[in-house]
Amino acid sequence: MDSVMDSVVVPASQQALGIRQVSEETGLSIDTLRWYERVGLLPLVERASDGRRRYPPDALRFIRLVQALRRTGMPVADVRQFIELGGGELANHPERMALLERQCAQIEERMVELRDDLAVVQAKIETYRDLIARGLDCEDDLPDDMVEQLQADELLAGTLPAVPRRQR
Amino acid sequence: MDSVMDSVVVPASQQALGIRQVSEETGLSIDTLRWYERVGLLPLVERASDGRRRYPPDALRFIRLVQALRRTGMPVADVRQFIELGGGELANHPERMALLERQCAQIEERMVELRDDLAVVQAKIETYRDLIARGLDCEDDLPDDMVEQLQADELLAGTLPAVPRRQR
DNA sequence: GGTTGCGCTGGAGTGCACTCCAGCTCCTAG
DNA sequence: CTAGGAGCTGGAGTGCACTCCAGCGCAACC
Repeated sequence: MDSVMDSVVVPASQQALGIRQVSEETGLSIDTLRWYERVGLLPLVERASDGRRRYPPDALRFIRLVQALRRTGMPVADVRQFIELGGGELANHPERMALLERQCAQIEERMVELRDDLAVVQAKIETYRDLIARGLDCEDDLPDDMVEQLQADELLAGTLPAVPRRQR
Repeated sequence: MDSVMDSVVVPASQQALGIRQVSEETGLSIDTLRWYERVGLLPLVERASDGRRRYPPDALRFIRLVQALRRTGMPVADVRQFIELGGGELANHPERMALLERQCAQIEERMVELRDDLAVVQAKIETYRDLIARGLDCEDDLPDDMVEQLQADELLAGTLPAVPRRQR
């Protein structure tokens, strides 16, 4: 009985979703979902009899791929191109694959860049840690030339305040 | 003699750079460098007597920090805020450090996201590899239901072409 | 001494990716 | 039967981060 209910009447959670659910599920705004569809990023959205969007579960998986491409820096226009390759059936698979492989390469570059940039920021944090340690230790008895030294440090660390220096 | 020339007359490569050199060095366009300065991202640019920009080597290091922040997703407005904290001297160091630490956390999140998205794209590539292997193997003797099977695969893999299916 | 090249300025323009809106339809609850 | 809520459409608007441009100044070279 249960099984009849579950599998025949309502195939449960596998049913098409409304736009609101998809929005919550994916983190894309409702407006963005509609816009993606308009510009051709989401070809497989169906409609209920009253005109409302129904997203089959497949669409959800598809959206996640689109999100992955977008988040990793592929412009909307390129994503659309990738999707348009769907019309030509089998023949286009190698082309689509090549496109994805190019994207993978870019993601990897991006990761390297990100690692480097992280290192830069962390290095900068270290210099602050130093400056604070040395600066706050003796906060009240800094001789003038120590202050100058700190400024020089900061300068060397690449963070000059917009203050004239070297004069006076 | 050589050493006198090098160290006294021209401290060599350590001298201030023109905007063109900085542009080439950093990859930022000349326009962008000027614009960054206008909006307050580059406080330490000096001018030659004829009004042209001279970038001390410190500026170069500073620009690299700015680039790291920008590339890792910090909005220009936030970078400016960070820089404006420079005016207040020592007292602001903890705040600046905190700002950078927040940014670090975000970078790490971004890296995780990137890794996940890469996995999604790679998974998709795998499905294409499969489809191609199976599809191209028997390109000419595909029975109709095999074609259907491939389309279903593609659907499952999340890449439905904008073609009516299931009907007929 | 003209002209060529590089740089300067303030302001306008561009491209991208959404985001918002007015006015409509449909459905449901009271 | 009406009021409210969710969704729909086409089109306009927004925010960000540059990018381009006209008109000018200076310096060097021919």
